[in-house]
Amino acid sequence: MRTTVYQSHFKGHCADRDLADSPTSEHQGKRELVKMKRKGGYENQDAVNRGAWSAEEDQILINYVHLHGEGKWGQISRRAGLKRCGKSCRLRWLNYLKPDIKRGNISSDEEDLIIRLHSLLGNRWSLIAGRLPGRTDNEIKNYWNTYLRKKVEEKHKHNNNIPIELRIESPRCSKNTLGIAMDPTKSSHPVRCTEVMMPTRALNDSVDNKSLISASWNQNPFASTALDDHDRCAEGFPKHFDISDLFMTHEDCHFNGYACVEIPQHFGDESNGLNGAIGETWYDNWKNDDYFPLEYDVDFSLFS
DNA sequence: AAGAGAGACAACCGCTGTAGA
DNA sequence: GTCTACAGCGGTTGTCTCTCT
Repeated sequence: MRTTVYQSHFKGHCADRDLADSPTSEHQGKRELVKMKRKGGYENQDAVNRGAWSAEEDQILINYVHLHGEGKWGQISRRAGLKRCGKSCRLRWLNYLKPDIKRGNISSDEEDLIIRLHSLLGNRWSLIAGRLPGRTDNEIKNYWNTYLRKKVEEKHKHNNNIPIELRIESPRCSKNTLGIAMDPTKSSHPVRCTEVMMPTRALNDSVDNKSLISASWNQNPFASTALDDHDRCAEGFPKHFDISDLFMTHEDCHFNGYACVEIPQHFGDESNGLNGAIGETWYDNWKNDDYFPLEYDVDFSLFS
């Protein structure tokens, strides 16, 4: 992995488009307030350096953190004479200067872990980074966007896997959108996941996936577990099972985050028998996977 | 050799959450 | 309850480097 410091000069954007045309003094005041807030307290943004950091700036920041510790980033310009906004300082320290940051290529083990965590957590890069010591969320995000995503998509295309659908609830969804299937990997917002729905092979064909799932929920929103729901599966309905079965070690825990797992297509083959495959082979293997031992897996308190 | 396009990644932006006044 | 400052997050952008034609 390269560690070149590029000489970049960012143009910046009109961050206050919504207020830019406001004619009143009230709006003017509000606009200035918003500007101040977004500038991180700088009264004159012209005095703030932007773009790539110089070695000298890095050293000032390092010295400052050694002296005063992390935090209070907004005070750095005043206390250390560094012409950078607080946000920029924080980012530079966390993503580049912090001593425990691991440099070098991401190993295949790390890559594997990122893929697994992403399928579990979605684009929650800070959580993913938290499980990879020395790696930053920015680094993982970049790595995913430039390399891993394509790799995973290519793999999925090749394997023709069937994604499990999720029954989700999100505090940011209005009530009438609750329960509508969505792809959690495309959202950055936390969702509460209460059930996993496993489409059968039939859903891959001409059937409208979402309407079938909605219908299924309406008819039987609290369906029994996958293991005793064989008939409905055979009819082409999604399978239900409580996601807590997958992650929980005790009843008090409630999974409240992302989950997006995939089942190889052959597990959905009617002749193979979805129930048996899930119950006896894949599910057990996945549950006992070294990467997700139950006692080490998701810190559920992070989601609540 | 030169230009175009893709890849890589540092750094930005806007937004949200939270603590304290 | 409201306001303010700040930290943190994920999405996006801009520029440099590499590779291909």
